[in-house]
Amino acid sequence: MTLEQLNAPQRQAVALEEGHALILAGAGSGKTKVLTTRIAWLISNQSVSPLSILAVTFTNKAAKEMQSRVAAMLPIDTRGMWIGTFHGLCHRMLRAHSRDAQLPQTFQILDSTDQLALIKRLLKANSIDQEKYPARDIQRFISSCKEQGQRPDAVAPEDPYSRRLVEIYALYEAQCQREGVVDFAELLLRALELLQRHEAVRSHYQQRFRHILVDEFQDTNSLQYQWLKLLAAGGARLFAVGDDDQSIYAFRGANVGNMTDFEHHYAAGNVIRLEQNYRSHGHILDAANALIAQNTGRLGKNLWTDAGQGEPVRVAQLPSDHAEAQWVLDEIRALRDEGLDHQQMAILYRSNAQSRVLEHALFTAGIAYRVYGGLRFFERQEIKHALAYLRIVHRIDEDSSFLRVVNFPARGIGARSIEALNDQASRNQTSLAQAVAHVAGKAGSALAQFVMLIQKTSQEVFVLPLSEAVDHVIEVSGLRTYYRTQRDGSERIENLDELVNAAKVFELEQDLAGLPCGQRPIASDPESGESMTPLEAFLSHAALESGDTQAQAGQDAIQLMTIHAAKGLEFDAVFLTGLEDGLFPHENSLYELGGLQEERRLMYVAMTRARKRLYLSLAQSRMLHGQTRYCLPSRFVDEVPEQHVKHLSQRAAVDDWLGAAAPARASGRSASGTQLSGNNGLVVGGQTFRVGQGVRHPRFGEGTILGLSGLGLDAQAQIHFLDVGTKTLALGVAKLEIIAA
DNA sequence: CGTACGCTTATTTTT
DNA sequence: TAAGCGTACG
Repeated sequence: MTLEQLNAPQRQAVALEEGHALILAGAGSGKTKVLTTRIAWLISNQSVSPLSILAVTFTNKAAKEMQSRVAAMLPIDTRGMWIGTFHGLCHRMLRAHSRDAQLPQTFQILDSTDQLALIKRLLKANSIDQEKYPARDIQRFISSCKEQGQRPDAVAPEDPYSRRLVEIYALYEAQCQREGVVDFAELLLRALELLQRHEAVRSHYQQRFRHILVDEFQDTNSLQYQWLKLLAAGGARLFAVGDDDQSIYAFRGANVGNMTDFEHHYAAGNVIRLEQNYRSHGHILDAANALIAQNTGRLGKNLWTDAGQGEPVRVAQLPSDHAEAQWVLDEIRALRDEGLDHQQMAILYRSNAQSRVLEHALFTAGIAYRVYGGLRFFERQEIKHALAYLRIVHRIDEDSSFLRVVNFPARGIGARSIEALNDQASRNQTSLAQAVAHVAGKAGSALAQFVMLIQKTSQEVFVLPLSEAVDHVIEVSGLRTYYRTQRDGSERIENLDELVNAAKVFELEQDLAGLPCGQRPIASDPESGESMTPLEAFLSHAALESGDTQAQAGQDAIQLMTIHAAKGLEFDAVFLTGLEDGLFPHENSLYELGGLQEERRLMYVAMTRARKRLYLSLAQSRMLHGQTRYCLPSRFVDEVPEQHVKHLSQRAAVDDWLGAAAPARASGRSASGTQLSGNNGLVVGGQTFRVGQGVRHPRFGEGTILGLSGLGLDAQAQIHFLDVGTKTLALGVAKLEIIAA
């Protein structure tokens, strides 16, 4: 194993001989290369057994990439190695020790949609007011409790409302346990508790894993961090790679504080900074550095490149969202003429809703594009139905799946029957399927027939190989017939066929060829005794790996995505659109603790995606929630130093806009010396309102104008009041007093 | 039992 | 604007 192709800090990180380490890996600094090379180096140069390495990531994509890059470097079979996502690895542990984890051997995984459905069902069954306790809020509450390691009995409710939440949480847990299902957060919490409570299991893994490598450490939540710490408590060495400046997932529980904590308690003296950037040209990098320097409490890092300054960052201001899209289109054509592939261009935006206008422009111009995000394969309705059948065929007591398909396709089992069944089940604390026998109804009832169909199918299917089993279930469930009769069903049929195909691929990948899908094989991991039937393995796979978003055709397509989705990717040219105050930074973020700084990190992530060209664009007016809104430039635009910027003048267009709409007068210059809109004043009744102004309302008190929209009689302002939150007021009606510029 | 209409609401998202 | 949800109707 030679480390010649690495730079000095990379080499130092890869070949670190002792202790824990924190690798601060800037954007484009070769983070994955360091991680994979270290694994290879440990095995080939330090004679570390592949079995004693644990490498953990957040996404399946990252795990796969790591797996294959390690495999390419080493002449050994890497498949037995523990490289995977937090959820995947915890799942693996729980399968191997299901008894100790107090889970049925047949437990299944709920994705967040399933979880939400279960909660709704629970609320209904317990006659809980869904207005007062919305299922979404309950879901968020339960997840965040679990992410902090808290079971219902550990939560100290402070008021009647949260006391009720905790009660619902407890009901939810009981229901999951009854059904033998675990949600995503539960996978992590159970795995942690398994290690905490079972000495033998704990010491087994503590002794087995000598090297624990963590990718994207800044995205870990406290539960994940606890799990890592416990695993490493037996002397394993933690190797954490991350970038605090790219922490953009606080809203889903990620805790950047884990990095500081890790630095203090584990990696003191072993902090290595990877600051050489191999991606972006100088202007782009310096611009990003200057922007992120405005944040406080950073671990500190300054990216540099020897690639030369390259092109300055282009900033353009357009009169409307449509004009912005049109401008992007023009620039795309120009770049294409310069020889760039469409594939190497990305249009980024803060929120998904912004893609519509851009898509429209691209579509009209006949330019191929691909939008990231949206429905994924395993989330499609027909796929979820098929999987639900497979799940109850495997284990009929799983109520969630039972309910999903008991009357789909319709077989005359209505709300009435279901209600009776629910009552019966909760009276006797049984599953719905078990309750069928007791519910008032004859043996030949539709419900009884359904249960018989499932039981019969179970027997038929368990002796078949996986893919044939999947095919058979799709057939006898009536799904295939149903979708054949539907107008829009042909695509769904194709997806169902694709599911059979996915099962076939799974068989090949997992060496399951010829194995009956219901037969528990010899443990695949003899050390831990893990063993799943092919069907169980496939169902888990489907729950943990939601699959790609459907790829639009066209190889050379422009890439459209949110900034979040762009993390980890890179493009020759990046268009960062919608740089308007209130949109980016998003107005909601301003009321969250540390919200603005997180938005700035998001901006940093976005800028550092670009290799050669970076464009920042903003619209002076934008259609938002069905209303035209007038916008000020994002403060982030001003945070990019002038020396790295080239302003693309759109004077004529701006004047047109002023002339045509004339809701306001141009005035003011921005800090950067550019003529920015600054003309956001909206004159109503002699008063000039501007975004950012302080106002007083006789009833709501003091507030700040967040946005202005409409003209004349339709003029409205979104105002955030200190006491009552954000309101939209008609400026012609509301008696507002301007108290500050 | 399925559809049609009206109401509400509106970041970011992986597992 | 437009999607998602719940109720009312055929």
